[in-house]
Amino acid sequence: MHQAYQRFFKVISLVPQGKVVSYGQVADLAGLPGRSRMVGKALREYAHKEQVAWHRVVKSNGQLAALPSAETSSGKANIQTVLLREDGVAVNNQRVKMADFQWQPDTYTLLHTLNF
DNA sequence: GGTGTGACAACAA
DNA sequence: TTTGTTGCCACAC
Repeated sequence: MHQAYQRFFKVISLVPQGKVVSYGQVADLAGLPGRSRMVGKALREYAHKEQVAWHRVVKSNGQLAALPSAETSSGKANIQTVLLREDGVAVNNQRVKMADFQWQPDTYTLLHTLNF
């Protein structure tokens, strides 16, 4: 798998339950600013093979991403909604309030856990 | 090497 | 707030 993907997953693994991150934020923390679309690709391809909390990754505006075949009770967005609510994150029509739930990594984590 | 396509983001209107 | 545009970059074709 691509080197960058490993980093993405490591970053995502640090997101605590009850918080979310945006694609761009993951890319930034992984040392690849501006590469948000690559994060989406990484999840699309490996989220089901890795132990990643993919549901904690949303768009920068708080909207749930993965909306293909959405609206339907089997859409990924709905699955994500359920998983997020289990985490204790409020989801109102496909969107979470970033001001309240966006993860703000602490400096210690950045310096000692994300040793890239 | 050109072109189109993304589980995106920033910005303008 | 929603919609368009443009920037991004890896990956097919």
